[in-house]
Amino acid sequence: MNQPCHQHALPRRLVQQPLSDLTDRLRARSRKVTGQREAILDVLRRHAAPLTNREIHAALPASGCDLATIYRTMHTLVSMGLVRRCDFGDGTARFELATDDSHHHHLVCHHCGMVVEIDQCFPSRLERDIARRHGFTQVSHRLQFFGVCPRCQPPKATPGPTAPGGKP
Amino acid sequence: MNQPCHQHALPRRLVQQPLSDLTDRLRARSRKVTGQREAILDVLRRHAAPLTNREIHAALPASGCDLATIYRTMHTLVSMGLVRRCDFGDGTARFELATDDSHHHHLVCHHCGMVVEIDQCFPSRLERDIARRHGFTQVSHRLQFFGVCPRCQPPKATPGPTAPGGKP
DNA sequence: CCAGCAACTGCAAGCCATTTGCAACCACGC
DNA sequence: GCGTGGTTGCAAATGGCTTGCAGTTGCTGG
Repeated sequence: MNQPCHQHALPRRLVQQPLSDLTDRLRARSRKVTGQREAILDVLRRHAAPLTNREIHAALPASGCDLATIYRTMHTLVSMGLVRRCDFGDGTARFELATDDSHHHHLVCHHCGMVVEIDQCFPSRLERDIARRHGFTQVSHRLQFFGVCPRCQPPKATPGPTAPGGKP
Repeated sequence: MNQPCHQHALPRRLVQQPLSDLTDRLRARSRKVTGQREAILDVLRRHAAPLTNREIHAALPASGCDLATIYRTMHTLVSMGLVRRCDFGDGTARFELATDDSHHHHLVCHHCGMVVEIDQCFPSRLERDIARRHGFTQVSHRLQFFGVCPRCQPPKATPGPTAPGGKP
């Protein structure tokens, strides 16, 4: 991933849950609704693609809040289920608002980092199958796709920009 | 993942390619076959589950080699296709010998870190479908499963040991 | 068998994401 | 309004990984 160009390709499911809904969920768990948290949630609400903590920090209005606070806040929000953590394998966590219905995965451009939401999912029948076969419980999965997006594809021939390997 | 108990649950596909086969592949690409590299490859040959660089370092015979060398070597081996890199989402890369036929994923115990190889795979038809629909090329995927292994499951009731969330 | 060089290695310093200790703060229930 | 426990900013620390540099060593060509 080189230049983080357009971060979202799709208009995508609107995450326009009012800020107040989000903060209410904080209060309901006896967590305080601070200006910093509101600002962070608001940034997440306005972005389609998952953001890194650093990106959130940069997107915060002037004198936003300390990076350490963002890290701590994301932990809190993830553990409360308000936010979902994504891992694109580049050693930096990304976060997006977790709406109720929003089980999905991501397709990430190796070259520019553009992210597309993918609704297709690993068949849950197979997942149950795997759990049973190995005696595991509480089985979940993580799935992500990588490729080269249309605007990063070479005009004609020549091998792709980066693209390390074939199928994982 | 707490205590890295038994690292492998399955005997699994035998990775018993003789060391010489591996080193030959190095030489064939004008990379040098050093004692350090042989030792590293040998460690990988003897382990079923993916190892972190630190684990490889620890598994090396006395006066093995510098950690930095292991990092550099793993890069080389991965780029040569001799080794495959795995990501269990804990911020530490793991590596396993890449045999020719070995497309597979992993099922990891949240609690003890035990790893089971999974042959089931995301249907490639769906993958092609996704690529076409979004105009991406060179699409690949990464898939991993998490759960609680049999020996980490509580005797009867009581919620599981760790286990953050349900389906991703 | 030897020379020569590029590939390697060890060491130490450095980078970057993330975490943490601590004292000052402040949201919120009473 | 007050008290208190959850929060925050700051700075230092941690941990995985990378890198510059100088010394070493496979391996090839002679």
